[in-house]
Amino acid sequence: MSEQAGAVVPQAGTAGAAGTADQRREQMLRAALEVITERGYAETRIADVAERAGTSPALVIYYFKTKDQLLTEAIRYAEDYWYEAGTRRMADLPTAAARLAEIVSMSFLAEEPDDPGPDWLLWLDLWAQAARHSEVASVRQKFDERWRETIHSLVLAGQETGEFGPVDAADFALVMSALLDGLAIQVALGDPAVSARRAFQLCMRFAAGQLGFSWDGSSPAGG
Amino acid sequence: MSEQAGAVVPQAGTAGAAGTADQRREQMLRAALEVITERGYAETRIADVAERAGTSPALVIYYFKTKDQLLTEAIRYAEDYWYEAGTRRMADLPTAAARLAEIVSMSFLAEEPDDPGPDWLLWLDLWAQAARHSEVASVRQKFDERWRETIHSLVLAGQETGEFGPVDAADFALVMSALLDGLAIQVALGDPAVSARRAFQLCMRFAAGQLGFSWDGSSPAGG
Amino acid sequence: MSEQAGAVVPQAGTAGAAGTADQRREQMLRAALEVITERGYAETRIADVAERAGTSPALVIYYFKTKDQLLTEAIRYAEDYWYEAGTRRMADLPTAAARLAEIVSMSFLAEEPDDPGPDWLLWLDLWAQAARHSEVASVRQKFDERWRETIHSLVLAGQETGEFGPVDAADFALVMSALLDGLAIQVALGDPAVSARRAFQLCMRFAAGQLGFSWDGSSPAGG
Amino acid sequence: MSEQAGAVVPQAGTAGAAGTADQRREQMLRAALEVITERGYAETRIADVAERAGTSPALVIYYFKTKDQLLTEAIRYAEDYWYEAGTRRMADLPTAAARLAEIVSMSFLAEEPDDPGPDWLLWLDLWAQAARHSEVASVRQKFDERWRETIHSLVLAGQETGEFGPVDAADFALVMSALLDGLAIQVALGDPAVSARRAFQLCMRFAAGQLGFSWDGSSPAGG
DNA sequence: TATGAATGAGAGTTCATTCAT
DNA sequence: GATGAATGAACTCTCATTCAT
Repeated sequence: MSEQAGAVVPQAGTAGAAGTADQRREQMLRAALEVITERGYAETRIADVAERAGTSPALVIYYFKTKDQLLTEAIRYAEDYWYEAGTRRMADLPTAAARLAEIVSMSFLAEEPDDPGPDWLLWLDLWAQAARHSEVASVRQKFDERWRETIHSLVLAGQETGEFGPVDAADFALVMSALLDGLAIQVALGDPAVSARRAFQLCMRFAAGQLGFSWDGSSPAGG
Repeated sequence: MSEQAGAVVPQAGTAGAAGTADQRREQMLRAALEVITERGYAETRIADVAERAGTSPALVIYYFKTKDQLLTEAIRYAEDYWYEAGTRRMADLPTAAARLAEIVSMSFLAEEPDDPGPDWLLWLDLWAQAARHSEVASVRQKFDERWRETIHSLVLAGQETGEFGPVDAADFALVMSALLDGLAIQVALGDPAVSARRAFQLCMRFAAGQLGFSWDGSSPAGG
Repeated sequence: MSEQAGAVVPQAGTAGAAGTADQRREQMLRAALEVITERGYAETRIADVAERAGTSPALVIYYFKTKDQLLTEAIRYAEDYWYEAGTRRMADLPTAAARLAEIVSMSFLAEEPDDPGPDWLLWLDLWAQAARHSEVASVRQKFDERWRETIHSLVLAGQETGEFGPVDAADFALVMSALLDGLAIQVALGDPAVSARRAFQLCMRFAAGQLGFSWDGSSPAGG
Repeated sequence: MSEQAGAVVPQAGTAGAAGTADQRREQMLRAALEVITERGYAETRIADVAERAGTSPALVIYYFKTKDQLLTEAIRYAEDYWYEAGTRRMADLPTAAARLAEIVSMSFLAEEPDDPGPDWLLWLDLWAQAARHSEVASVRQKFDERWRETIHSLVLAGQETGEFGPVDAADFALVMSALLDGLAIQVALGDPAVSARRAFQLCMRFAAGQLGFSWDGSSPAGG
């Protein structure tokens, strides 16, 4: 995570000469995520993934048995990756407000100048697929639950320390995550009305208002 | 609109024996929307649309020249339809708060028992497509602008009459529409944590809090 | 013929508002020839011909019943046209040698600066079609007979007047027309080794040598 | 060449159970040539070629990526094959006149009774295609250059030994090859006025006259 | 484990032709 | 006579998947 902030998709090309079977699998999953992000879920061909991973289509099938399984596993992989990155980044932050800011920041902002930022495009595809693909749907739902739960307990923690005021933590988690998603759509699609920075600030202002903490408008990376 | 509340997709099968060329076109567009909603944008085959519209694939091409054009036009059609439905439904409502409630209601609630409610699934697909399909992207963006503008001027009107307090109308419009989108995702994907009713109420509570109007928790259809 | 020398394809666009059925037919035939020349026989679509003739595909079929008939008639039309042009141009020339030079000239040279010259491309297509299309084959063969016969009697006439020496007129006609065809292929395909002028001169030199007349190297248009 | 005289198209069906990928390719090229010769270039379907080669259309595409490439390569293959056959057959002949007779013979005559003779039909199609298909055009032109060059140097050689008189070798090569083409058209299309034998003799008589060697009227196969 | 070769099941699109008006 | 609408029959090309090696 040091070189690529909150990016959903870890790099694929790095691997080299395969190594263990598990490494091969992961390499293919990363390749799949890259291709999905670039081309879109439905336009992702096994041949593309194979090429990206430096192998043959037949081997991809050999590992994943079917295209559907490849893509579903790739999505699971991305979500685990993202969730883990989130908890890791919040780990050492002292206040609940800082941890919340970190989450919001992760959603919109790149950590370093050349970082492309989180790949919401993958999420857009994921939602569309979840609508008709029950396997994807359940993966997505579990992820969202975990995510809301993270916010939920973060709020409870903040309330215990007195940082946050007495709001319904569950409602807040739901609204907050919806707001993140909704703004992320605009940011991901490059809507000129919604820059990543503005999305970040609107989210934080909303949270500050609801939870009753003061926030100076700065992003965590800055100061 | 009397029989099908805020549904994005009007029925296709109803038409009967074609009639004008324009009617044929519209029939095909409706058929396309139905199929997109059911199968997803990428899985929509010309043959499906043709069958749904009761014609042959060749005729669909005859009218739309290419699959891409068919789907793009279908999306444009749906958005115009939905926007028009929104403005029509707000037309006769006396207060700004009532008009806002109508918009939120349209987004989540079916008006009558057998109404399937708005087809957010179409929107999920649209977002995913907009990411890589510039034509779709521009259609989507224009629609979102119109939509935020609607909310924007609704707020300004409410502020003039004293119904609403002094918030930044543009910021509110942006956050409000993002919230609608974000919650709609959960509702559309059938997340058990977010029923349509709950989404409606969370939205309204948020709006009431921000704009400073009192809201008794009722939906416009009920009372 | 005043403005377009030996061109195989007369213009189509000129006609205007149809007029009699016969005019319509001819207009379509001319349009067909244009399209065949441009696109090639096999790539000629009824729709192209219709558009060129300013009508609808359905009307073309109405007149010719089938695509095949249209194209076959078009070819017959072109050959008649070309044959007629040839005899007309030879009509008033005093000597057999001049008439021969006129024929050769017709095959390669444009008469006026902006004249594209004869459309051998049509002939290339015709040969290819004749190979598998008996109707076309018989049209072609009759044309070639007439053409060789023309040369044949031209030679006999020249021999009677003492202009030409005693060669076998039939053999000469055959070889001469083959030479015209063979060189025309190169000219038509733009082979850099064979300009229209060079083809003309090689032909004339051959004829002069065989028939024993003297020829100063000039083309009939020049002097 | 012992079993199939000057035939442009080598057999396809013979191959058997594929073998190397290269063999497969060649098998397909031969199949393509057969089909082009029978049906014509434009009427050649990938499915026909596949069936002839005993495989599936998909495999043909697998090897040649596109129909166009298949056909273009097939033509290149045929020309190389023919050119090579020509030089091979001339190799051991003692006199320039004999070599010339061999070339002319190759163009018209079958070597053995059941030999179909050279497939000029393929050439007719090739010319028609070359007119609008630049790739084909350049293949054809290079072939023609090689061919004329062959005749050219053959003449020079004959002049050096004193067999041939002092004509312009380049002009002769051009006229001679044009004559071959022109007569071949008639022969290929089965014109009753031009049998293969007559075409052969006319060509040889022309050459003998121009180059000043004596020729007894026999064909090389006969004596 | 790894892959090139092979294929079947479509998909979109074209086009001659028909038909109702 | 003239045409827009309609269609069925192809045709090329794609792609997930299988198989022999």
